[in-house]
Formats: sequence, C-alpha cells, structure tokens
Amino acid sequence: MGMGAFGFRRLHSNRERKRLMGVRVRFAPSPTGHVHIGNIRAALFNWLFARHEGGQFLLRVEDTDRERSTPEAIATLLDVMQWLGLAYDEEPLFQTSQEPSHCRAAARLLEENRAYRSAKDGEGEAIVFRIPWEAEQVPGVEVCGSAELAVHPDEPVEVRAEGLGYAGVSKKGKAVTGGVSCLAGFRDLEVSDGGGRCLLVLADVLDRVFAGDSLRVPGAVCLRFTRRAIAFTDLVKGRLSKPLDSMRDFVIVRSDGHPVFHLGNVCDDVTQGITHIIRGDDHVENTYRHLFLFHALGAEPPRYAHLPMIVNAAGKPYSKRDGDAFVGDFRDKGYLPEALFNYLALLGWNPGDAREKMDRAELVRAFALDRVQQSPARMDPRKLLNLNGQYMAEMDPGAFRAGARAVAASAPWGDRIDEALFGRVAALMQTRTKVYTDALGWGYFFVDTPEYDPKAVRSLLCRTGVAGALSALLESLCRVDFADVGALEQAVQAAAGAAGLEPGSLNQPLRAAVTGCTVGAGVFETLAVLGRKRTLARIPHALRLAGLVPATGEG
RNA sequence: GUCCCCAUCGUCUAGUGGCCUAGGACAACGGGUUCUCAUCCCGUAAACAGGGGUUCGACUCCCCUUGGGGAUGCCA
Repeated sequence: MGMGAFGFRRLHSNRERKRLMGVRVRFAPSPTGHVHIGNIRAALFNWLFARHEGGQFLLRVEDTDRERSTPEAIATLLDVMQWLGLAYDEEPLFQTSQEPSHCRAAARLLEENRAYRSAKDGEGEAIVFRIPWEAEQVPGVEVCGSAELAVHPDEPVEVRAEGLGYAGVSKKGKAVTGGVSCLAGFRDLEVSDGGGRCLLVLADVLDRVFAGDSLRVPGAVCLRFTRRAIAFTDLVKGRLSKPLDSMRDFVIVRSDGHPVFHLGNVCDDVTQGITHIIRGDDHVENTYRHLFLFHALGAEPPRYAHLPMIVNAAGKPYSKRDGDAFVGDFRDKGYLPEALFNYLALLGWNPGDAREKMDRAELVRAFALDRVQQSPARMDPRKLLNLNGQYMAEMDPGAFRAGARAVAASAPWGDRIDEALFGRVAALMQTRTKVYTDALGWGYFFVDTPEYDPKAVRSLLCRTGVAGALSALLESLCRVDFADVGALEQAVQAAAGAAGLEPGSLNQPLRAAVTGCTVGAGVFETLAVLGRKRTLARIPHALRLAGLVPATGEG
C-alpha cells in the first residue's frame, strides 16, 4: 500500500504476475502420421480448458523426429484442427526451430554438473541428465523411510556415477538383472552380504564415484537405504509418486547432437510459458523425470492433468498406426465437426448432470478438469452416429444441403444432379439422415431407372391385387397435380380401394415400384419430389421386373 | 522382472459412507403413434471383477488377488 516508486512497482509486478499466471496450455503432437482420436481428444480438452479459463491454447509441433515427420502430416493436422474448430492462439511453435536453445540448455546443465557425457555401445557421447543426488532440493521429492532390497549374490553390485547396477531375486530365486538405477535413489546406502556384514557404505565412496571411479561389490545380498520419491498432484488423478530407486538418469542429447523429446518438451514448455500440461496418461512416467528437469533449468513446473486413454474396439489404445481412428476419416464418413466435438468431449468427461447434447459454448462453460474420468474410455460409434443424427436433424437446411451435396458428388450419379431437385430431396431427407454419406442412397431421385431391391420387388409387388391397383393408379396419376401431396395420397387411396385393398396397403408396393427400396421419406412426398414423368415410367418398369406384366422389348 | 496407473449395465457414464430396491444415455428387445424408415411415446432385459478388512452401515475408505494399460528407448 505504499506510495511512490515502491507502490508502483508492486502494482506493476502484480499485473506482470497475473499475466504470467494466466492459463496457457498447449497441444504438442508429433507430425509422424495421422492424428488419431486419442490425440485430438487431448487437444480438445486443452482447448476447452483454455477457453473455460479465458487462457491461451497454443500449438507446438514436435517435429524433432526428422526421420518420420512429414509436411503432409503437418498439413492434415492443421486441416483437421480447423475442421473441428480447435483454433489456437499465437503462431505454432515448431520444435526443430528451438534446437539451438535446447542445446544451450543442455550445455548449461553440463556446466553445472547436472548432466554428464556418456558413451555407450560405441555410439559416441550422449548427454545424460542426472537425477540429482541432492534430490530433496527439488520440490516434490520426499523421504519415504528406510528400504531394503534383496539382491542376488551371483551378480556383483556395480556402483558408478551413472547409477547402481544390481540383480534382483525372482520368486524362483533366480538373478534378474534390471537396468541401472540412478544413484539418487539410494541415499544412505549400505550394501551387505549374507552374514549381515557391511560390504560398502555409499557415502564413503561417493566422491570417488562421482569423480569417475566404478566399484564392483561381489557377494552382496541386501541393499539398505533411505528411499526417496518424487510426487506431484495431478489435476485428474490426484497425488502420484514414484520412488527414485526405480528411476534412472536419462539421455537429453543424442550422440548425434540432437536433443531428445524430454529436453525439448520441457524447454519449450518453459519458453512458451505453459501453466498446465494436459495430455494422455501414457506420459505420467515422463512427468516424474520432467519435474527434475524443470527444477534443473530453474523453472517452475506447470500443473499436470493426465487424461485416460481412448481405446479402440479391441480395448487397446489407439496408436499412430491405427488408420481407422484418423480424425479426418470422420469427416469423410459424413460426420459433423460439432457432433464429433460434442461426442469426444463426453469421452472421459461429463458435466456432472444428465446433459449430453451440448454445444461448444455450453461445453466451454461446463468444462472442468476435476470431472475428468480416471479410467480409459472406448469409443462407441453407434452413440456418435445417434448424436450426429440429432445435429443433422437440427442444423440449418442450407448447410445440410451443401454438406450432403458435397458427398453426393462422389456417387455414381453424382455428375447428373439437378440442383433444384437436390434441394428438395435434401429438405425431404434431412431429419432422417444420420451421416452425410446417407445421401449416397438418394440415387433414385436422380437417375432414370433406380436399382431395384429384388426382395422388395418380389414380396411387395406380387401381393394379390397390387399389380392391378398399380396399373389403375397409373391412369389416375396422369391427371393428378404432383405438387399436391394430398391429391397424390387421395389418388393412391382410391386406387387401393377400387382394387379392394386395405387403405394404405398399396403404399409400400408403390414405394418399392418407384424407388426400388423399402425405406425412405413419406411415399407421397417422395412421389411429389420424384415427379410425374419418372413415377409413370417406373411403375410399369417395376411390374415388368416382377414378371407381372409381359415384357415389352426392354430388358 | 521392476515401477506407475486403472477397474459400476454390451458401450459412455451418475454415484465422494446411509438418499442405491444402484440412476441416465446409446445400443438391444417388446409395445404404441405413423404408409415404410427415422422421429416421438411407453416398457423390458442389463453392472458395482474376486477376497479380506475398517465401520452400526460400504459401489464409495484400506489391503491382497485377478484383469487391463503404461513406463522401463540415444521414439515422441
């Protein structure tokens, strides 16, 4: 509350802090294939969270896998995001452009002795990040108490700066060689043999070991140490932790000089000022490591929210190789982005009430990470189809027509579409359409002779009295106004009545005769759209097909 | 092997110790409305993985088992 410069500075820094604390999230796909449903769902949750919080949603293209990253994959990624309405703020950051900065960070870590060079398998020297021995300085690291680990005496315990190597004991008493565990996992370590004699006290040799010495301790059966763990509170899973003795130092720069994912990812999160990381829970293991990296880089780690995976019909998580889960395929199959968006939002999240059909604004308003599910979800194509049908039924007729028209263009009859007629058909079919590709079945409106379903022809047209009634109907239809649905209905009912048929019982046979199939919009509306010419031509054609009147030259 | 995570109808889910005789949605099935289909309406079937605790009381808390997934890469 002071005055003058001090007060002003305070105000300024508060504003500055507020700017820095505004929510900034990112979607960080690697463009190595088609974006699948699981990825895009993560993007969507990031987007919803950012919009709900009034924050920023950033895009980062993690294209450091130069072998497999392609410009095409980047293009489809952007395309699909735009289609789904996942607009990002600021310019996308391409990770490869950050490589110099990643390398500088690695150099600094090396200088500060937080990382070291290591040659392995004759691959040259990579830079490896060390889980710090002084781990307690890292927020989230806690002491769990003393721990004991049985080791197999046949294999020596190896102590090196890179970590502790030892063989565990399997249930059957065999030696199981694990990898090397980071030294930081074994505070106060004492190695002892079967007689309980202490073979080694780590503290006594620590300086030597970090200086490069490596020790082999044969005949050990027990490791006694103080266990430490790294913990964090996940916004969806709650408190998560992992003991350090189950971790190992990890490579941050390959021997070819290129930084690896862990370094790049963390550096970019720092430079982009990311406040919340929302990603698939296949990343929780990475988080434990990244927490150490953030600290070593002198940065505050972001909050984390790990989303459960979306699994396929077989119950397996979607992978980049699962072609069938490519988001773009849903567009091609005739789904509406709004519907897919809505459906995906409900996969692993719910608003806490019975609402399901929710538009974007509603989802943004309702979205909260604490209502995200902890268990994996399986995609249900039938529910998506149902939801899509709801959206289609309610959408703007002009938009529906345009969408259906685009799909119809790829039909065999797509090059013979009368636009005015198409408009009438679309209006007629909209409420009963589930996906745009349903329009592929509208061909009978646009071709001279539709394809007839033989079963329908047989079962409907061969009924007693039907052939006669249809022939009689042919006469009266010559005089009916086809624009008058009521008049059409009257004519059909009259023909049925005259033939001694139940009212309405001529409807399905008539439908089969003029459309070739058994389902569709109301038969009189269909007739009206079809028009007199095609109706009059098709009825006798169908009767001939059914063998009810003699063929007259044409097949 | 080790470590981490997860577990309610076929599927998505509600449920935060008594309101649960476990609710909803999609799908399924039956019925009604309608000329068919879709819509709409009514109804039926369908789940707390198993075992131990804790508690007066457990779907809810703890432990174990089982099952699933992830990590354990100089992939991201």
